[in-house]
Amino acid sequence: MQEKVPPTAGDASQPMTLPARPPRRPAIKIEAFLANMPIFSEMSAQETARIAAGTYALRVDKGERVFHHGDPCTGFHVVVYGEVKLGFTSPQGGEKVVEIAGPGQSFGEALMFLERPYIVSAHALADSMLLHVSRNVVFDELASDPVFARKMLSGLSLRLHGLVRDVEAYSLRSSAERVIGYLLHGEADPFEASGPRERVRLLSVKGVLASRLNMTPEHFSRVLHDLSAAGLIEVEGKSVRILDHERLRNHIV
Amino acid sequence: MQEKVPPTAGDASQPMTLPARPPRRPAIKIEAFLANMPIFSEMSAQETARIAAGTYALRVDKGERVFHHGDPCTGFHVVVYGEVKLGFTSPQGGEKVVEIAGPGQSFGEALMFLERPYIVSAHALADSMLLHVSRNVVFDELASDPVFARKMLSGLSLRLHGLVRDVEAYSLRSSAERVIGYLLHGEADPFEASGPRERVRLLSVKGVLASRLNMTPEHFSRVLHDLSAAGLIEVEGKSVRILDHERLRNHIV
DNA sequence: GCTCACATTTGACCCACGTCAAACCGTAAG
DNA sequence: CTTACGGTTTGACGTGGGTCAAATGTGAGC
Repeated sequence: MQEKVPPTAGDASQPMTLPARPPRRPAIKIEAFLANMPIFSEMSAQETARIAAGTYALRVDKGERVFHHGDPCTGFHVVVYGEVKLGFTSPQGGEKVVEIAGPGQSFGEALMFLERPYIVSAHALADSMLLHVSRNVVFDELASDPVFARKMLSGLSLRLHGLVRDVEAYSLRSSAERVIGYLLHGEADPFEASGPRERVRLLSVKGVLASRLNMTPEHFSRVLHDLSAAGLIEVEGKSVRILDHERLRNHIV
Repeated sequence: MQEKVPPTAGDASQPMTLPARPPRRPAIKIEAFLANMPIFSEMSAQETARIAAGTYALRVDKGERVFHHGDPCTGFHVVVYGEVKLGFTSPQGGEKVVEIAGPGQSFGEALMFLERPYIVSAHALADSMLLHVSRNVVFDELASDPVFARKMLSGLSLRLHGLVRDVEAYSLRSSAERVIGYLLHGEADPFEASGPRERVRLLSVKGVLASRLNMTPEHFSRVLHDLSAAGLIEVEGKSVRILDHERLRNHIV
């Protein structure tokens, strides 16, 4: 069941497994979490408070829908914990995952600025807690805080950039190359050189990841198999160990 | 040759074929053109003037490069007349056109907000005139004009939206469906229901359009052929007449 | 532990599209 | 008018990756 958590409940900082606890002032928690997001950092306490006032927490169980293709957009979402996938479903039953958002990531900002309904649907991949920041409060803040506006612009630009990179990958690279790219850089932006990763933990179900990479689960499985056979990686369940970065990077076919 | 047009030259309103003419005050022209763009409309004359001061005109011949993958981004571009394609080139020689920008359209805004070089290249598809609005002047304006910020956000959101729709089309639809979608809606946003179009004039070269639709020129040609054979359209060179909207829309295969 | 419901893998097969190459334009320069 | 040269079409053929189906994990709940 999807349930709006009233301002007196919810714990943003510690995932699951919490015994009952004396309730605390909750707005604080929301504010604290918001204040940690890059986009809201550097705001005065007053400003954060205003944002928090237009924000509510939202719990969704695994598999549950956050919003649906066609729903009106009343604000954007932030993942506190858990994981959410954004994707299309074709009438013929196919699905295409456009993005997978983990803790700290937000989604749905763009639609706030367009007067139109969602074109993708959002589903929780795990029991999750989200924040919903309403458009009104964002718009108000935008009108008075140019720094916030700039951050919002940067955020959208980054998303746009990522999408363009996806398009490039979809049209110019083979599926094996896309998998390799994912193993080497993950969701991360390859522009920010994070050091070579020894092991990669595949988020969520492989089928979802496959769809994100624009291929079928079957084919994804085979590609992983081939890379293993070539001695480039080692797959143990959801964990992949990268054996030879250099050769992996240059692996064509 | 690419040539920056000094403030005393350039004519924005009339394509090519111009005999020499008594020079006129040119800043006016830039301002006038800018003021007609949705994003700069509603600005005071003073504001437009400030923007225009940071803007220069740019002529590019057909086939010439506007900017290249890896170049730093110093502002965004607007097409006055002509046509520009944005695309990737793979090391193996493949090309993928991401967008085709015609008169009144702008491109490269997103990169202004990211501190990084272009990931796509831009080439003129026809002799064109562009305006280049420098980041500085945009950033200055952003800092003082919330309405402008909102418009910028809307603009980016729209672009993002379009890109997401492209991703959907690339992964969930067959190439024939993509062609049909293009014939029915063109570059236009299907959300804004523009009435049914009787004839479509294919912009520029078919090969470029094919790449934009993520297919080879050969395949594109065949799809067009098939649609003709099915009595849904009629192709005469670059002009396509749509014979049966209803059947075209529902044409599967 | 066992079971049931899913993920994941594997195998056999297929097809939408790409590739390569030749023919066929259209048009601009000579 | 002729040539030359790009774009476009057509044909023959190859293949990456999808589809379908069956076998095999695997983990949450009992």
